[in-house]
Amino acid sequence: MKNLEISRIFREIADILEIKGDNPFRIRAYQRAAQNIEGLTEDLESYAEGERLREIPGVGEDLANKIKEFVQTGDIKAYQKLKKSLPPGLLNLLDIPTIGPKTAKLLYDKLKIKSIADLERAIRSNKLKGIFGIKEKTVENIIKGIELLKRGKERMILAEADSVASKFLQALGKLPQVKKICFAGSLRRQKETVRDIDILVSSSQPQKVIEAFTRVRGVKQILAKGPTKSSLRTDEDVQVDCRVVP
DNA sequence: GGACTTGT
DNA sequence: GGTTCGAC
DNA sequence: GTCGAACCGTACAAGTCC
Repeated sequence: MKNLEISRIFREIADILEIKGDNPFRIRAYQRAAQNIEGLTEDLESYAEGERLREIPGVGEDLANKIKEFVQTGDIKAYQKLKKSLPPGLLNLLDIPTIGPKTAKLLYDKLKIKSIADLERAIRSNKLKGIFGIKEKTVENIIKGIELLKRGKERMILAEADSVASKFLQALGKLPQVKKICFAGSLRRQKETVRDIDILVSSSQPQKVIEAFTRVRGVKQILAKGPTKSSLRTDEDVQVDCRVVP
């Protein structure tokens, strides 16, 4: 089921276009398509097979092609290109309540702020005040927003963790060297919220498993990579740890 | 008071 | 970017 | 059928800045 992935990508494209000040109607088009795709009960892949993508409200020739591209190749070139046109991390600013595209762009243009870490540094060194449109009150709100975000981001609800976890399960499960694979930690215990995902793999060739693990689609950053252990961060900002045992 | 941004 | 609608 | 133009979800509250 690629539906959620694609709608996420479309939303992200909309965010990027918004920061870049693109045509508002174009932005809305992506948002609308994303929303309609989310509500779909049927798999996009079957829409694609039957050439029925355009039956989806808000999906025309262009978006249909992008969906088709994703279904076939697992990626969308135009999306990658668009993503590269912006510093990685800048989009994360939008996750902060009170910061929308305008403010994100402002911070980037005026202060070269391109990540939440940058923003925190700027706040600490009092660089934020004095920028056009930002005074003490706004700075306070941003600080509160960051705190809120961090509290919420540290833990995610089980359902989210599950969907990320299943991607890895699927990817690693395909490997012939894998004998057994299971989850550990809070995900296994089915706690209401989890901080990260722990995967335990049994294999005679740990290196191969680690290799595959770090190459799963949607990996943003590799935090550690050793012969039998590795941990990484996904595009959804979820940390995933993997241990391989004989 | 008016303009603007975010969020619903 | 999508959709509608009239002209051709 | 297809080409191009015009239009596209509306309305609003709240907060901040000027």
